[in-house]
Amino acid sequence: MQIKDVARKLKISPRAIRFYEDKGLISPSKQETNSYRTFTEEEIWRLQTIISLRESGMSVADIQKALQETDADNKAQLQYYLEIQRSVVYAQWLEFKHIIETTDTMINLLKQNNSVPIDDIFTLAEGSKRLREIRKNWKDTWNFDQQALTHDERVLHNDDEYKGYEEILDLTWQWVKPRVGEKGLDLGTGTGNLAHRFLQNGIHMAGVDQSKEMMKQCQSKHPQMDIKLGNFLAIPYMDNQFDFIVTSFAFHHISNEQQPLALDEMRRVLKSHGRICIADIMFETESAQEQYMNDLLASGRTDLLTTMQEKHYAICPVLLSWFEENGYITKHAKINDLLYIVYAVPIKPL
DNA sequence: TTTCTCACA
DNA sequence: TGTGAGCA
Repeated sequence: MQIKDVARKLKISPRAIRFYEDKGLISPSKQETNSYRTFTEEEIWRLQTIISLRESGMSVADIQKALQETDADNKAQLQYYLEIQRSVVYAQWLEFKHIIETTDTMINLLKQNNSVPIDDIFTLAEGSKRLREIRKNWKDTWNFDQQALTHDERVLHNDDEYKGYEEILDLTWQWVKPRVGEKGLDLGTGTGNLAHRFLQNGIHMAGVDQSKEMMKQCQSKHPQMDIKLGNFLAIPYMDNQFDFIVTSFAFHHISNEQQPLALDEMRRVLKSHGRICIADIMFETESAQEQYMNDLLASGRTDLLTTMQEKHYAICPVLLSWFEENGYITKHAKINDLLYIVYAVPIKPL
């Protein structure tokens, strides 16, 4: 296939295809006589993946790294590509859903007032801001160096950061206490240690993680689990799917401003009675967090300090008030210096 | 038609 | 991170 046909098929410019070649993402063979590029089916498939990754906000440099990784591991390649594609489509779906909702409200406002107030136009702008947030976050998500880093950290279970790890996972199980037949979701499931508590009691569990290595390990440990590649801000499931969501040591991967967006996303995939349980390191106030960091510095624990500084720990009261403002009743406990568990159940309409 | 390079945002 | 113009 020649470049123009490929470009038409993929709906991009021939110029862009040459650009990707220049950046080393593809290397189509060239005819000896005229040095025209010819593209095989495989190369078109690869290009399609590149385009999807670009749309998700991943930089060209990161795409190159990603493709190198998958090239080395051919068997998992197809599945991984498809996982990425699905994540992208889910994000786009959310995007459309949101645009439709805002348009609807604007139509209703027009019917009532015959004019659209400035405030509502502002709300629309906020909506597109949310989309940018999602994209921006995805860029971080696909940073492979960072993935490797979290991988190592999580394997070291008994570090200071993971003090009380087993205890809080058990507690999460006890608090949520699902009935047989209920469906749960573990966000940032990692190797599935939290999900395991539920699976061994016969509860159907789904999991989401942003790392394919984690997914691979988790799937081999728990073959019955439904694991998808995805992100807190674009959970790759349809609406109203789950009876409960649990998450441990993962909520801190998204920034404090994005955390309410993540909670909105959780509510979207939950059934109306769906409950949420978050186990993670948190602080009582921002100054308490600063104090803790300062103490670490003073006691020479710079290693722990640097890993903790990369995270976005929630302020527990802020989290609790979000739940209360959004119609939940909450229960929480402090396990040790750092570790909190927060459980939220929606108040049922009478 | 396609390739390549240069300039531009 | 791409896009167009002009050339061969």
